[in-house]
Amino acid sequence: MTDPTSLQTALAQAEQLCRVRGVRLTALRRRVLELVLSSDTPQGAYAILDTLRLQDGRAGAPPTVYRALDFLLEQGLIHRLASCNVFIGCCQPTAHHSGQFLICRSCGKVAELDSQEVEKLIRKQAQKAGFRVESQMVEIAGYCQQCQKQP
Amino acid sequence: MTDPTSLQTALAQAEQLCRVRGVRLTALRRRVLELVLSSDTPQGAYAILDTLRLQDGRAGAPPTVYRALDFLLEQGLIHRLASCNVFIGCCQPTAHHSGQFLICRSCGKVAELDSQEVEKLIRKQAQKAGFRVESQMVEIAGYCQQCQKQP
DNA sequence: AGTGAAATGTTATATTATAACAAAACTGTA
DNA sequence: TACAGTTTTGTTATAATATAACATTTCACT
Repeated sequence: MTDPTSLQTALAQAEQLCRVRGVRLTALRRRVLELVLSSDTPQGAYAILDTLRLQDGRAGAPPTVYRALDFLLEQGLIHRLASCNVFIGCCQPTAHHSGQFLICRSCGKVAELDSQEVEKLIRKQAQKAGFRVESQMVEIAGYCQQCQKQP
Repeated sequence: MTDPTSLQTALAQAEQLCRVRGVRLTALRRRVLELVLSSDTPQGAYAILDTLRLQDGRAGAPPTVYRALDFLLEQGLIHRLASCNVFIGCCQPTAHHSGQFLICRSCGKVAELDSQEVEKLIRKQAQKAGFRVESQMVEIAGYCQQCQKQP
């Protein structure tokens, strides 16, 4: 999400969501969300921390950013990619959904797949094995359309 | 994999596989594989390291175990669960396959799902989005059959 | 036995994440 | 407004996971 308009829209939507839920999107949390959303590629916690220190001049330590990230994860405003320890904005924050990610090995950009079909099939197959699914994590590595065209 | 017979079978199969491939399943690598396979629940690298030191009296440092784990991963003899930073033996080491795991939040045991259907559907949906899939990671958290019965 | 390559040992350090407690800011109420 | 309780943030320290770099040993092959 690079363009300023959709960034502002997403932030406004997040504020609305938090208001409705009765939770507080504080300045810090809002700023961390903004940093995650505005980056072209997913960011690690320490990269976010560095930005907070450099761009905002805020004296911060790891808990500062991890706590904000935890809040945003709980509210479904961001996702965490376990395979690379990075955080990415959620494309559909209103509907808590299971994460399905397409991670490009060349440019590092990540897209959400968000296929109901995949989610349902996984649930079905897991149930066949007697397993009760609570959460799904699908991380797909490969090459995005752009990068396939280039050498 | 708790029973000794299938452990021995799996180790023999691993040796056979490495022989065929012209790679060396050294004593250390074999021992690390044995530790991963014989555990009821997946093990972290440092837990494996501790066992090597305590049970084998081997003076080891992190690289000792990480290098062995890297080798075993490359050969498809074990998997890594990114969501919990642990390693687990592979149930089908002959066929390099994408990992699909059912992780029980109660007992910590992990089963492989290994559904071709799921893999194909993911591939299909990703292709629809113009994405070329190189590897898939599916980690499903929930409750296994045993733990659903108990309070 | 000798040589080059692969594996392991060893020390140090990078990266990611959390514990614990103090200080500040916010919320609701008298 | 002032107070009390709660939530959030600041701060220090440390835990947990992973790798870099180079020395030493072991192995495979001649």
